[in-house]
Amino acid sequence: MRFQAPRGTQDVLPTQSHRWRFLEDTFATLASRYGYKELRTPTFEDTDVFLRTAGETSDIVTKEMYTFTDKGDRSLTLKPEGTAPAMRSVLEHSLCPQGSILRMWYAIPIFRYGRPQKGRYREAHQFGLEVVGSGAVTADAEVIEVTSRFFQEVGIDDCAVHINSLGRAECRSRFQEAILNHVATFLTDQTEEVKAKAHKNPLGLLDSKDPATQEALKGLVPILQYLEPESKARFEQLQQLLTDASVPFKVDTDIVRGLDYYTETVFEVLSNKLGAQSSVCGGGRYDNLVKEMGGSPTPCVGVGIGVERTLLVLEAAGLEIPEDRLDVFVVSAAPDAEAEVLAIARDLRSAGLSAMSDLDARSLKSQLRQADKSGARFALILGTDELEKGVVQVRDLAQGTQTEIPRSEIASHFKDRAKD
RNA sequence: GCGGAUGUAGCUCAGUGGUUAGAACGCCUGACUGUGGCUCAGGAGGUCGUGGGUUCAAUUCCCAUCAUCCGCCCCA
Repeated sequence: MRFQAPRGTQDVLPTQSHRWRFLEDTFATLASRYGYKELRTPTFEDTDVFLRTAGETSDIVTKEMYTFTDKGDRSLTLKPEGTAPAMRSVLEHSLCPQGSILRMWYAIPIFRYGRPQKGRYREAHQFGLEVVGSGAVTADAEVIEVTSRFFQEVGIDDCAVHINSLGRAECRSRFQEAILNHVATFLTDQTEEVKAKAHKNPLGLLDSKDPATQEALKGLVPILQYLEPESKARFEQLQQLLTDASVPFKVDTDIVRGLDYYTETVFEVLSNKLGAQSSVCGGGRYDNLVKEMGGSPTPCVGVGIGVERTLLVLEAAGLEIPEDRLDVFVVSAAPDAEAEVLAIARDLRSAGLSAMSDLDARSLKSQLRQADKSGARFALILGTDELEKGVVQVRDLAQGTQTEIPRSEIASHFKDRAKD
């Protein structure tokens, strides 16, 4: 019986982990340049945290949660998304007193039980941003700007943010009614399941991939026409702000988002490189969530960025993420040089360089092969002659050139070389 | 959760109802008695996803199961 990673999960192998680090570092640095601080929350939460917030209609609550009962008979759930736990923490610790504004970022695993395929996993990872306490459009614009810059910095520069507005509750319910009226005749010949779903979440019809559904929706007046004057003004302002910030965007009235808590601004970044999964990130404004969780009404905006999906897009674009190279591989050319080799490697590390040496007392040739494969810039060779003379051979592995330097000058020699 | 495809060495893939299952790449060793990358030679590595069944005989046929991929659904 051979073990394998559970279905829908994956190992990040040593050859791949630098790609993850690159994304994590880029995101963390960027977020902190905008003044966001990191929030770390537990991997699991009381199940109620999600039942109350994601909306009873959403599939993630009804059938995709990893829920279990612990030995104390508590119902717990591996978090399927990051916003609700973040808000739970904000409320629990009063992180955002009335009138203040809180900016946070996080990098978390999320868990959803669904059938895995490319870009969809049972354990996935998400970078998130949340701005708590501001109802200003500038907050919406800021979150979108950071998101867009993240993709740019990571090397994906051809992505436009698709934005839409869902308005406030009143206009949304009028729009939902309009959708149902529009597709009423179409729905009559549909299965009970389709009908039920349509009534439960009419907005969901908009991003349906079913051609017949899309056909039935033809001629529907887009939601933007239903917006109240303030919502409309806000959406226009948002576009102006994004334009001012040189953030490429596209108004896309099919963006509806899957979670129930969104209001006003919603957005996604889409990619055609992900097969059936088109969205790399999704976010928007959720002004009612905190109140629904029992806090005082607090306007918020946030975004979740799919790490695996971002990686897939990078890969599809053929973007290579450079890996840290080893500086020096220290080679022993004589059995009695081994202790010295270890000492030299240690000195190099103390001087801030990366250094490795052979572990198995293999041949000189083998050690140089290892040096070559390690990607090291230099091999440092120490044999009988060198021991006697108190020197080492410094071999530039890319150029094949070799020079001799005194032992005492090793650290300073490489300090200078390492700079270029 | 539904439909379809796939599963043979570390990787990418050939192949066959029947004595020891192959290739390229990768890996190790050597040619090169103190020197990597190229070349050449040799070597290691596979219970042919797992479990059943059919058969004198199965990696090959059948069933189940697990996993991956594609579409639906859902979304990151």
